[in-house]
Amino acid sequence: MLDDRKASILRAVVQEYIETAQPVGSGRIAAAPGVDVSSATVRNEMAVLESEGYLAQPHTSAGRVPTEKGYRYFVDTIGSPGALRGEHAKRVKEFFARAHGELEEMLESTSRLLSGLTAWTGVVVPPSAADVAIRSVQVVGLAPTVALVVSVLADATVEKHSVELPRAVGDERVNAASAHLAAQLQGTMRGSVPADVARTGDPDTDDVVLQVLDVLRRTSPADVPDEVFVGGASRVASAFDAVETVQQVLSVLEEQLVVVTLLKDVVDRGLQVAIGTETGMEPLADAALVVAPYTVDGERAGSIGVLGPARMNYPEAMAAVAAVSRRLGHALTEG
Amino acid sequence: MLDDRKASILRAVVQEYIETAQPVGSGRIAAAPGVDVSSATVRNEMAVLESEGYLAQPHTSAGRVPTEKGYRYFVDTIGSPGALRGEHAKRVKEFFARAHGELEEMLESTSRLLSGLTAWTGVVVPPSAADVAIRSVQVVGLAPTVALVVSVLADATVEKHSVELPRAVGDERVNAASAHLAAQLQGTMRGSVPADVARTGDPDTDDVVLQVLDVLRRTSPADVPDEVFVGGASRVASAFDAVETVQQVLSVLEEQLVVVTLLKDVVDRGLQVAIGTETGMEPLADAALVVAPYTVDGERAGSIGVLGPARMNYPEAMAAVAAVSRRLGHALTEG
DNA sequence: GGTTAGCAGTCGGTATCATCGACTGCCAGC
DNA sequence: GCTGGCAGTCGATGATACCGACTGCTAACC
Repeated sequence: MLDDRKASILRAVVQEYIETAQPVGSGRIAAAPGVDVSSATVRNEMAVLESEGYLAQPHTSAGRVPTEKGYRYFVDTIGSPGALRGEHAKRVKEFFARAHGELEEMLESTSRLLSGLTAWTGVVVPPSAADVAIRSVQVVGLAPTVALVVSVLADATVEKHSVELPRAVGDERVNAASAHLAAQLQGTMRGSVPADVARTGDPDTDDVVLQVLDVLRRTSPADVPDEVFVGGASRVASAFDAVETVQQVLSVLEEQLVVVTLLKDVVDRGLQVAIGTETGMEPLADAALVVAPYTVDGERAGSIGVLGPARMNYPEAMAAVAAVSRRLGHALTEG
Repeated sequence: MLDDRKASILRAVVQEYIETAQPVGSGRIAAAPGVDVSSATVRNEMAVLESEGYLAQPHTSAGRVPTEKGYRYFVDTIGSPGALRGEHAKRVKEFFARAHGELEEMLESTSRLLSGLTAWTGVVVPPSAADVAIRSVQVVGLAPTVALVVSVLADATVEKHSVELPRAVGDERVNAASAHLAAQLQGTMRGSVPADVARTGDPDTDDVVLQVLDVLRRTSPADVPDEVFVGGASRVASAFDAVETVQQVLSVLEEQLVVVTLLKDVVDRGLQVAIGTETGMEPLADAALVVAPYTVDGERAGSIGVLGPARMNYPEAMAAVAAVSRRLGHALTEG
């Protein structure tokens, strides 16, 4: 563990570096509030902090820069989560007061809100539909051997899947299957669609029914939704100096599935913040991710996050993510 | 008009610059195939081309760079659309041979295909649903005063809108309204939903019916869909040198509506290519857009495009966009 | 013993300067 | 009208020196 003085020096270095993005020297730290020793003492302490891996020196005659371990210590010793700044709190409040309409739209703008609050990129993973009740199922014929099964779930989401029919069965059979399925599946949990239901008696109709059940079961455990809303991706351009880093981070953001599993992994590990290699993704070595799950009706539904450079303002980002996740949960619970 | 020699010199400059991204000098052009004069003559011609605005000089002792006008001339004088390179043609062919499943998924991967073919960013605007027949309408109650109207259109797309009900009318009324609407609207064009239909006789049910019709009419002329698929946005990072340009272009791509209207505008002006300020968007001053509409069942449905730097390989990009738009139209017509 | 002032030393950043090389424009000769 | 050749321009590159912001270390101080 670090003694008080080392800790406050380390904290001062991190804060200063986050602000200026420049290596910080002992003089600057000695002048910082909360550090009441001379620059010489600071130098001695910084040398120790470096040897212990909290700080690094780009070159001999430069100031110090926090390492991943340094950021980690900083984040771990942020006492209270910290409240959102007044102006930001107001924006969040107003956003959710005004929030309405389609789920997707709302999540999309939530990702923009996160981006706006932090100056980095906002990410929103939609509620997982793992155990939501089915409100309605409908099968619509589109072509002789193609139909579309549309299911409405209790959380107001709509799923659709196309189904290849074994042969041209005719509209009336499709409609019969649709009505039958609607009756049989209403109220069923999406994650527990049965492999078989009561037969209608007509073999052709039953064929359609079975085909649809098969599709629903195969696509069922949507515990990892493949969709994710990314807001403010353009901020990545100003987050990193190296063009290749920008490109790599953008590439990561383009892979929906990767982003979803990334957030899920981090949340599952119980982290609020993943710094650099902690993300487990090589292209994010210079980045950091602040995440929070949100709950709907008391259950973990999805997660949100902010992706920025490792030198991001953690207290602010964590406050923003916490506030938005709480409010988002509420908004979705009511609706 | 430019005489033959000036034209071939200009073309050589553009081609060379596209390849190297470096100002090109007279010596290089004199060595180019198709130009059989000395560098001195080339110099004289280039001076004229510059005074006429086709070329520009970054500084006195540098080579020439094409201006917007220069690129425009180059594009306008590309004779044949040019066939896709063998390897690329194969990729396109295989992609559409394998294409299947949901429309959205397919359009999404089409945008990636475009990006892969050109090394820049691919954009796909989905088919406009302006005059597509309604295959099915269903109203599902979600909460006492909230329902979701889900309509399946003939092009396999699904629309959903939430509806505020005037008061809690009960599930049976909602279901009655749903059945009634399904019967009344099936086969109607999405763009011509009537303001009123035959009444059911039950006032509460009729209220729901009218409310739904209202929502469908208000959201109806979806001739400008607000969704667009962007593939390979990370390529923007390597397309421009200036970080601010990268950021600005990414910002444009984040605004779905802006991108849709941009493509639409360009196509409506009858252009295949919009260079720099021709796009009408200030942040795209250094960019160029290659577009093509695609047709489904013989009618203009949507458009696709490639967004890259002004110094992009136009013949290749135009060939790619043309091939993909044709194939995409076919794929959507069959399905 | 811990702290501090002071000092020597390191090293990147910036400015200066000369050189180099890739251009151009122009002119005289073919 | 084309071309070879030449003088001139100017950015890019590299050497050099200098400055300034650091550091680590040591000796003195409390």
